Amino acid sequence: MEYLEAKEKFISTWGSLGTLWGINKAMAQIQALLFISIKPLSMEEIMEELKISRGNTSMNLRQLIDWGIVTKVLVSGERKEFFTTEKDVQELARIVAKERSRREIKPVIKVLEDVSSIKDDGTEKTRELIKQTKALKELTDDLDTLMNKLVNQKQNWLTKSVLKLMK
Amino acid sequence: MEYLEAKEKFISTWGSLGTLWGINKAMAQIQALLFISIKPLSMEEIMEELKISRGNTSMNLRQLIDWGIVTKVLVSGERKEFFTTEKDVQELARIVAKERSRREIKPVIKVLEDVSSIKDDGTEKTRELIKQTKALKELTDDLDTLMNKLVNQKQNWLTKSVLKLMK
DNA sequence: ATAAACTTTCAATAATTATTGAAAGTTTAA
DNA sequence: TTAAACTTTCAATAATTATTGAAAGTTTAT
Repeated sequence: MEYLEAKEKFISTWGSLGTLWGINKAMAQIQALLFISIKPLSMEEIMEELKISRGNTSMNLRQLIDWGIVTKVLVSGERKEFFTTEKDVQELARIVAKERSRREIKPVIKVLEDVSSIKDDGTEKTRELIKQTKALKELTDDLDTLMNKLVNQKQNWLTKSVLKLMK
Repeated sequence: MEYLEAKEKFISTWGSLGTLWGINKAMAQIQALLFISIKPLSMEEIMEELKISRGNTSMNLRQLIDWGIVTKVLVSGERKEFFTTEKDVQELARIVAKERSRREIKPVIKVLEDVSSIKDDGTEKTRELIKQTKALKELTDDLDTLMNKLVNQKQNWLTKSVLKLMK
């Protein structure tokens, strides 16, 4: 496999995997492109490489910046804006975990809390609803806590401590 | 909040959260409905409760069965089929983790492996592609391993061992 | 102050994904 | 073996989500 093929394969795979980490295809592809680029890219260059429109590029870059995954950089002598992504995979994982927790998981935990704390009227169906949503709440909460703790350990958290502990 | 409101809130929240654990809305809602039901439900009952068509119900039930989340049960004296879901949240998490790993994560790891093992032609861009995709491969692999190990511990894995270790 | 260089916005459109419903298929009871 | 009871399939349609492109907005250099 040559460079160009490998690059395209990587960008498209990462793009279609976007859903898995909760962002859309174009967003994931832009991030992927920046992730393997050796220098910051302009909007023009991104549009060209990925064959997407200016509007699309602009909107998705903004979202990536919102997430804290991409940053604008000033290239001296250039008027237009250039963009880079966080290059460290662990830092990237940390950002993604934090954002998903905040945007998606926390709100769900809130709903599960509300639902599981309705008044127990003694009927079997009410009891089942309370019991099951409470169990789900606890699981979601635990997984969220775990994920955030994991991902907040600096330096080799994964390989160093956790995997060994679980042998 | 009354039972009915709580039930509806739970089903719709869990439904829209489907994406987070990688399944579609109808699938997630059917699972949610079964999850809080005190007895197995027929297709008829599911259609009625969720206001979805027969075809939709049938297809999504099948997928849930494929995932191993829902099972058919025979109710004596009844001709039609009834369905229940796994009621234990930890077992549920185990199934979901295993399936997502198999369906989505493993294939991506494979691509990352392929891409990161292209020939190093000495150019900077090739080196960057190799370096970055290798890092991503290792991270994804570690997270996948961790997730599967976590989720395969029987009995209180989360609260008991892991959270304490990470204090 | 002007205009060129650049970015953002957003209504229109396209692409994708989910849903329906009715016909075809299957199973069971008599 | 027939027909009623039930389930599955799948082409058509609807709903949702992503993308475009051009007009409006902003910034910078002169």
